[in-house]
Amino acid sequence: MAIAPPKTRRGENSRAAIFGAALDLFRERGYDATTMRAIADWAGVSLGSSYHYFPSKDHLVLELYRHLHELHRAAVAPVLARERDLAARLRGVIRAIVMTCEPYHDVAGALFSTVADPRSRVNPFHEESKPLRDEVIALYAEVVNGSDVRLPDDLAAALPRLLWLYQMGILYFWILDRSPSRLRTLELIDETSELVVQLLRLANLPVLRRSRQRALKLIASIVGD
Amino acid sequence: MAIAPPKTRRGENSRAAIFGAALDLFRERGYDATTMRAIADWAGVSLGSSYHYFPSKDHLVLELYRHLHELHRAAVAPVLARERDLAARLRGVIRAIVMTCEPYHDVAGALFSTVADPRSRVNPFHEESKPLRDEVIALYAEVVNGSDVRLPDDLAAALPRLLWLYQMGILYFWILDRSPSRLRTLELIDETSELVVQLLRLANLPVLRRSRQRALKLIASIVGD
DNA sequence: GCTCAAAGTTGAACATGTTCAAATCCACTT
DNA sequence: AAGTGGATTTGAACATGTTCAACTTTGAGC
Repeated sequence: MAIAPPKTRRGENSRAAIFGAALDLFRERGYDATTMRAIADWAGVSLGSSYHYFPSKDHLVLELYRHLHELHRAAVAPVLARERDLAARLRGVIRAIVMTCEPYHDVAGALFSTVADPRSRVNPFHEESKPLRDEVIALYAEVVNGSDVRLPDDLAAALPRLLWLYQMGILYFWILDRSPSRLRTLELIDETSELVVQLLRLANLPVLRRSRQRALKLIASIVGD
Repeated sequence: MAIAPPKTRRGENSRAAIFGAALDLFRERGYDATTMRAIADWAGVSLGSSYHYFPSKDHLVLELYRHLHELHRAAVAPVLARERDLAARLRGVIRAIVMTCEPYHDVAGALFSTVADPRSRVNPFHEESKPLRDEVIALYAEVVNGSDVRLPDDLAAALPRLLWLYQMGILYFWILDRSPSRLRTLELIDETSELVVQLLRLANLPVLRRSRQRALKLIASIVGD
């Protein structure tokens, strides 16, 4: 089910037009109300052409995720360059993902259910989404590595993946958040990013070495590659 | 979108036939391969009749969810009557939910994505799904209350809901589990049910009183009623 | 037994994701 | 200029969840 990449200039244009149309319509109407026919019309191509570049509607969603990840990475660069305190880095990165996704909040519900669907090719634990998943995890590795905290090796190795899970949790809360200006989500980010760092300090205590190892082993067996 | 309950004997028969057919076909073919037309045929009614009793295919899944909860409660009664050790009670209840759902492993994917959908009335955090959710949480209250552990009041109050979340986590793992006979899930249950009880012991320590209160407050603000 | 309103039943029609074989385009070769 | 083969485009056809207006059955009240 690999997506055939365009091999000509013309093909690239078509692909870009289709994805651009999907972006516009997803943002304006939401996921369900955006039909593949509408996307094709808006892009100025035929229905069949859309399927030539995106084997399914889900694949358009996957592409949207890639797109949002690019935006996120760009938005986050200044913070990561300037800030050394882990809590601040983490807070900045999580805030940024929420703000980046904000234009798609109304859509995000539908997207999330697609993404959470174990049968979906877009499911974060699915093989096909591994490349993107690895990129996001790499971003969190950078969050940790560029900070001034020192961590035991085993914890440092597992942490990026745990932070990726943390991001998913926050995003789910954000999707459900109906508070004005999504303030509750921002508060939650403040509280939990602080909490995460405190937990790390705890896990650093030599007394808890055994417990930590056991917990990390368990986590690895759950979300390990 | 309340489901119209049957008002005659004939209606009850039809509804039961439709749900029974759905059970059979879901089990035999899985969710996607079971069409509404096939369900109607197997039940000996017309397509339109199915929609008279179940407004959507998702509602059949929701009914399955209720059905499985009944089976689960029945399966769990002996363990709860006999066993007093919390870890054992918890392990028994979680094992039971997995075993009860096993024949519908494929359908569970659909169920989960429906349930996780923030827009869905079936979403666990949605108001309309409160009755069933409360029943499940009540079951976990029984797991705790019938055990021989003593807990601080604030923790005892929050625990059933946390265990409900724990169950959801295990079920999500189980859905994704492709290991032979789903052995990995059973192992995970053994490890984590033990772990949960150890964490409780930890939370019981007077030293951690403040941290516990803060964590519980945070959790309440996230999954509170 | 007749009436009638409510309950139940039906299947055609619709919307939309997806497939596919045929048509068209185009850069390159000869 | 003609030919060629792969890339691209097309729209009709299909599968399936869902809707709906018309039809049938049922049973209570007379």
